[in-house]
Formats: sequence, structure tokens, C-alpha cells
Amino acid sequence: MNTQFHRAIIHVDADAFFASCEQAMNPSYKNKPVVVGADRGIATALSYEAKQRGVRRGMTNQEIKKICPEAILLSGDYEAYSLFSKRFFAILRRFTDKVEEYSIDEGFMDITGLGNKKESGYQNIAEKIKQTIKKELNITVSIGLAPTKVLAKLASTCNKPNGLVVISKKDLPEYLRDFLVNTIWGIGPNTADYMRRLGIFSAYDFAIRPLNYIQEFFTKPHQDIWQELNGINVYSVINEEKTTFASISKTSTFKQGRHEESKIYAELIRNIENACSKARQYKLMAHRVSIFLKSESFVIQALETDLPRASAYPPDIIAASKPLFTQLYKAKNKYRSTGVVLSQLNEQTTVQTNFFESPMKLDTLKNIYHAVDTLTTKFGKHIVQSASSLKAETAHRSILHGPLISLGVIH
DNA sequence: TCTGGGGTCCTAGGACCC
DNA sequence: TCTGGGGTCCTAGGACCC
Repeated sequence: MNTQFHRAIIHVDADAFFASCEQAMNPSYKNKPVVVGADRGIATALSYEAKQRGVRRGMTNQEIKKICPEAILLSGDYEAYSLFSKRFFAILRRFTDKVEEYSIDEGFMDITGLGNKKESGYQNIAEKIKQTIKKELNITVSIGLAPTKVLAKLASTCNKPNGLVVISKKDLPEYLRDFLVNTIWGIGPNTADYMRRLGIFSAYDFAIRPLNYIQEFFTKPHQDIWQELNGINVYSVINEEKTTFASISKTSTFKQGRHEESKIYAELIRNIENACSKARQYKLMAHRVSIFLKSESFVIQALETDLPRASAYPPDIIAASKPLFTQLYKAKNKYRSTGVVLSQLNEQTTVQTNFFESPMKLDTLKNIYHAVDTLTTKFGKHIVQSASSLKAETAHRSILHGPLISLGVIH
């Protein structure tokens, strides 16, 4: 019992990451309300100083100026953030190779057995990580140290910013009394509602329910979370580098619900072009495509289909999507948004020619889109558009700059 | 947070087959 | 032709995350 082996999992979460990167790059922004998102017109990331002054995500530039005239509004520099992120993970990897890049600004580490294998030893490692990141990147992180990922994630959130919180197995389940169920990683608003109806309000209430109760009222994902909350390891730290995507999607939302078929279809095609472009950028080809429409009441309907051959070229995807669209679209409905998902992605190899089509057509496709990609890299997104997506209303911004070339191809 | 965009994973139930 | 049962595969959609 007392020699029982448990894991030491760390969750590292950078504090207000985008805003902190800006402050690290430009010391005059330190201790000031920094807001990232000026390029999109709404706040996407906020420094703690901005949060304290009441600025919230999603606020428009004007609203921010009203509440906080001294706010520093910045456009996002995502390349810089991604460099910070790379250095952040490189630092984590100095401590162990069991590092999972969970998102641009968050990682898990499995440090079981490192140091003197005592809790104080693990805590020292966590401290060292914080110090190193502060020293080398000049940003702060919050760290949770616990026997499981779910607990580590909970711990890292409860003393932000610049926190270090340890949850050890002997503190369980009492430690969980202060956490509402919706603060648990993996429990969203729907499940939280369901739990409340069962009389489960805190993470503690959930954790102390007996196993047979959990099995009766919950499905596997929540059973797993229950185990993790009780200190039993279910999720392991996945240290393989994430190199590919399971899917690539593009969606766009209308300012108001719309019903005109041509407008909605044009928007869908624009999304397809963007999704294909991203796929080609990563040298991926899709075997499956799914399209969806979201109604005014936020109900999503989707249909998917297999492609006759793997492709990252709009004409192929459009040809496969068109019947799906026809099936989904109802003239009497108004739609809020539309989108496409490319899935079953494989690395681009030589394009398989289907028995019935001439290799000529495929070569033409390849050549055209190679040219499109080259132009796009050189002159920016949307410089080339297919004729059929010109009706897409969210393309206005690029029309201002003038789409120089319009593709009247194939579909 | 009355709802932006990009992802991942799971499940209920239909289709199909024996 | 209908009835029954059970298994597998697939898809539409739900839920959640950052």
C-alpha cells in the first residue's frame, strides 16, 4: 500500500500566452494592458493587466478603448508566438523526453522517477521549470503537479498566474471539494447540467460516487475522468511529436442568417478552396470530405462522402460535395454558417489516376494548383480565387485589395 | 459570454448480413 | 413473405477542448 507506485504528472500552462509574448518582445509593454487581436477587430488574447481593467475576450476595439483608453492594441504575430512555443517545449524537453505538446501554450510532462523520486523532488523540478522559462523566455507559467493528467490540469488552473500547485494522492478526494464539476477538464456545460440533475455539484461529489454508480450513469469518457480524479492513471503523456492532422476544416459565419442558395454555396466553395490550400501546404490529400450547414438556431447538419481518389484540389472536392450540399440545403431555412472538413488524410504521394480519367486532366489540375500555391506564397491569400467563389460575401476584404487572378477552371 | 474558428473523440442507431 | 435475433460496419451528430 505505502510502496504503491504512482506517476508524477506535470501540466505547464503559459499565462496569457500571446499577450505575454508581446510583453517579452517589447519590454515597454510590461505591466500594461496589452490586447492582441487588433487585426481582427476583436480581442483574442489579453494580458492580466487588461483583464483587471475589465477588458474581455471578444470585445471590439471601440469597446476596449472606452473601458480602458490606455490599452495597447496589437495585431497578432502568430509566427513569433509559434517560435516562443517551440522554445517553451524545448525547455520542457531538457527535463524529460516525455513531453506532450497539448496546445501552443500548454504541455504535459511525465516526470515519474526523476530526481529523488520524492514529492519534494518533483516539486523542485517544477520550480526549476518555472525559473528556466522565466529566465530564458521572460514569460511566466502556471504548473500543476499531480498523479494524473486531469488532476494536474486542475492544479495548474487554481493559482494563476505564476502558480505552482501540488495535488498529492493522500489529499484525495478532499482536495476536490472546492471545484465545481464544470471546471474539470473534459466536463463541459452539457455534462455539468446532467451531473447537477444527479445531485453532483463539485468534483468531490463526483469522485466519491461508487464505481457501480458511475458505470450505470456515465459513459466511458466520464468513467475515465472519474478514475483520474481518484488518482488512477488512465491518460498517459503522449510524447510523439504531432506531425499530421486527422482532419482539416474551414468554416465561416454570416453576419446574419441567410437563405440564398448561391451565396451559401459560394461561401462553401471558398471554404473548400482554403481547406485544400492548407492540405497542400502540409502535403496532405484527403480521402473523405464532409460539409455542414449551421442553421439560425445553431443546429448543425453534416453529410460526408468518400472521394473517388485522394485529392487536395478544389474541383475534386467540389464535385463530391455538390450532391451533399443539394441534399442538405433547404430553401426555407436560414443559415448561420457553413463549412467543410477534409479527413482520412494521407501524405501526398503520386496522385492515383482513376481508370476512367485521362492523366492529362490530373496533370492540368496539379499544374494549375502548383501555380496557385506559388502565387499565394508570394502575394498572399486570396490573390487567386475561383470564379465560383467570387460571390462569397466574406471575401470582400480580399476584393478590396483586388483578386488579381480569377480561375475559371473545370468545375 | 447567447455562440468565432480549428480541432479530436465518442456514441446511438440505421443498414446490411447471416 | 414474414418473423426473430445477433453481429458488424458506418454515419450523423454530440460534446468537448484551446
